[in-house]
Amino acid sequence: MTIYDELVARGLIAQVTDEDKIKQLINEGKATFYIGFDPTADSLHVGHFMALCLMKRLQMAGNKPVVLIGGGTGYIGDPSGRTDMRSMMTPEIIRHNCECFKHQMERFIEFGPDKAVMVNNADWLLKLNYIELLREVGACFSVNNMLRAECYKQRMEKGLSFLEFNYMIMQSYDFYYLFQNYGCNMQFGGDDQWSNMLGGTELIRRKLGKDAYAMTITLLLNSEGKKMGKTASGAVWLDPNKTSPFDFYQYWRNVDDADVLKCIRMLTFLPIEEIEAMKDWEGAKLNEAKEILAFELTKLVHGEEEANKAQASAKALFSAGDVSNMPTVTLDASALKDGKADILTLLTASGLVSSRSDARRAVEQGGVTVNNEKVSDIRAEYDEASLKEGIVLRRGKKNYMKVTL
RNA sequence: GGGGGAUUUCCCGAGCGGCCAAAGGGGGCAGACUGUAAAUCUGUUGUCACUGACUUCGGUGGUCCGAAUCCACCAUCCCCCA
Repeated sequence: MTIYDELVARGLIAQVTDEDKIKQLINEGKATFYIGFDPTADSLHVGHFMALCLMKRLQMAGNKPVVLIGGGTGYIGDPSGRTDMRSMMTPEIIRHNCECFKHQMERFIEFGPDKAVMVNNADWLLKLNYIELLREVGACFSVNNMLRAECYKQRMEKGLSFLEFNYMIMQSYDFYYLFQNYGCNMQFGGDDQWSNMLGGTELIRRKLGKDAYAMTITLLLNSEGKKMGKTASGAVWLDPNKTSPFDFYQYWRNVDDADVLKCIRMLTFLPIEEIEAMKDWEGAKLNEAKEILAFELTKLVHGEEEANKAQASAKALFSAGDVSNMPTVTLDASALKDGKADILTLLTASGLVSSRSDARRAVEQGGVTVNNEKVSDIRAEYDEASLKEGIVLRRGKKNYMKVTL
């Protein structure tokens, strides 16, 4: 199976500019391609992870990846698919985020001569001269066409600043620059980047009379059409300090039935045949697929050791009720009153609830368990001795935290 | 530059000068049912010293016994005209 066919089989390809040409290029390992990452946070998330996987797949097929960090475009903010303006980031934050990205990416992609290259568009974008740029590049863009572009559609309702309107031009310029300086002939990106990417191929054609190609990756949506990798409290991060390996594992362990196969196909490196064999799994069997998904992903992101640990904790917790290997918080002695701490204090300290009111509600509704026994009295207290041993708090079915002194 | 409209709790969205911690929906959380799934039903969803108190309705001042509701100024956004 060729790499292109594999990408199709995994459902990763959303749109392409010239299918035959792209097929040929990447199958033969002749593509030098880039994917841009804007430093909008201090950690990569699942969306980025998909792109990195794609890079890896293509790299394994002999193509050359260029990772572009948007240290320059970060100053503008991509309006694509957004209904509101991004908050402006300070140069310090942008630089800091770039560093974090770089650090995390090195785990997935091999950099070096003849391997992958990492570039930062701040290096060329920040020194552009406005008038010069307008004459050189601006003349190649039709505002009429830009306004029709999908990526601005949502913003036509709510308002779009000139700053953000220029994002497409900057991204196009990136492609143009990389085409000339790195021989980069292809761009990949999320499906929401399509118009921006076309801007680039168009610019290259107009300025240089040459062809460049673009391909987008299917956005990972759940069965309800929402972006995956988001929880109520925010994104699922790849940084273990922001999303622990255990939580990361649990996120995938808990995906809907309808989404498991899609996730395995798109996110893991398991052979296609193996995945196809899971197609008929149902009921409890399908539940196993979730375990596989969670394990494989945790392994990719956090390493095999962490994946094993996360899986062991999860199994112990949910199947055996074993609590030896679970997230723990240490209580400060000052939280005790007369050598005792009440349940509301413990819950709040554990982070399982957002406030004492929240804790009170949780207890009153019978959602709280201490050492596997339901607590219904909001005045329940625990003394120093039992705290020293460590007590296990549970909120709802899946949220555990051990509290010790 | 001129004219009109908007800004409400996580989101959308109702809101009469007192009966507003603020309708309704979505989402979240919890309970029942389950497969650590979905669907469904129920409860809950500002904070705290919780049958009471306190702080919220873009910002700042003001009117009033009393303001999310009225006035003034500021900010942001939308629409129409130039």
